[in-house]
Amino acid sequence: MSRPPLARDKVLDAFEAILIEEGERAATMEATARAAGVSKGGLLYHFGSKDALESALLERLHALVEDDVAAMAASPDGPIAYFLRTSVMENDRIDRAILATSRLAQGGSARARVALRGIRDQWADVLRTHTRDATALDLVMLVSDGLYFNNALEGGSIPGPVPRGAAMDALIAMVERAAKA
Amino acid sequence: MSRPPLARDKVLDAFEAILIEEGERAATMEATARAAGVSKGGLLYHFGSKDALESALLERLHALVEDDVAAMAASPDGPIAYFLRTSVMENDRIDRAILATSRLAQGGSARARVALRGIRDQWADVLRTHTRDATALDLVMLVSDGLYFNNALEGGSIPGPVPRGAAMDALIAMVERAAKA
DNA sequence: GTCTATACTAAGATAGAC
DNA sequence: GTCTATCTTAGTATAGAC
Repeated sequence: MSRPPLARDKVLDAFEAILIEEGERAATMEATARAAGVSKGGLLYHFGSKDALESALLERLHALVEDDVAAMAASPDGPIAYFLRTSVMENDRIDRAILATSRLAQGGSARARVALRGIRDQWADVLRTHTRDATALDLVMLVSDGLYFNNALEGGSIPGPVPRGAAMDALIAMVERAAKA
Repeated sequence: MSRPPLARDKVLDAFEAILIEEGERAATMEATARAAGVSKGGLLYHFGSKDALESALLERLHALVEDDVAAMAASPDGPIAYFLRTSVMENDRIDRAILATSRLAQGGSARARVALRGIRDQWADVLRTHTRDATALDLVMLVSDGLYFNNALEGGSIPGPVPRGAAMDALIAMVERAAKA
């Protein structure tokens, strides 16, 4: 792996940002190029098609998830707490990648949908041994999905009805009481 | 209220179906007209703009939600069980309307986003007196959001990782144990 | 490696025939 | 009330200059 070309990443960041803040419809090649400060032609040098742009976003997501799954498995306060706590959008890199991908999925991209499903399965695999039974695993996964869903509805940084701070701590405690192995 | 014009409803059903099955991107005026068996011009007689089409969908949703909220409040096995059970997509009219609206929301429609947020608030208002505390209400709402999120990721009828049948009964029991007032 | 210019396609919308 | 024809705008993509 050589050091990554900067312009490429800048374009990818811009694409991600537009997906998150303005939706899939607005994330056109032209808008992405403008936001990244390059021309349409310049963008197309780095990514030969819109499909290639999406593929690059998914690749970046997979790399981030790999790290996250490892961190979750090694978390000191347990995978359930780690998992739920990181399910509220903190606007860090993995959250943004997931949010952007779910915009693509909702926009109709089958590949994005499959990617999200696969990531969910990876998380579930880690949590399985830490939850009481299949029902408890369902509970934890669905609460996490719910947190992501609410984040996805909001623009990305607008505060929604998602519990934060002490409310989030209380929720985690309630879920752990019900689900922990 | 006079009897509803049939062609109008047929167009609205087609729009909804395309949103659900193919995503927001695919739900164009032309595709909607084709699916409804009318011409582009014919569609535009009923709905003067794409905006008008979306408005009609939201209006229909609001009417369906009004009925649903009443049914939830009057449900014999309690609002929590009713709420969670009806959060799994059964492909009935309200589920389809919500799913289509969430496609629009993810596509960038601020109006659709506000509508979904408002509906969520209506449900929460009914559930508030039936849940132990604010944390318990969060739990119930998030599990429901999670169920909808999974339904939204799938095409609408493709079975996802959402619990069904006995697994769903077990989940409802677990949530009620943790959250019921 | 990045830009301009442009071709091609499809979208939303209007006008007016039937 | 529904259709055909057409205008305008915007999206993806190509060719080729710099």
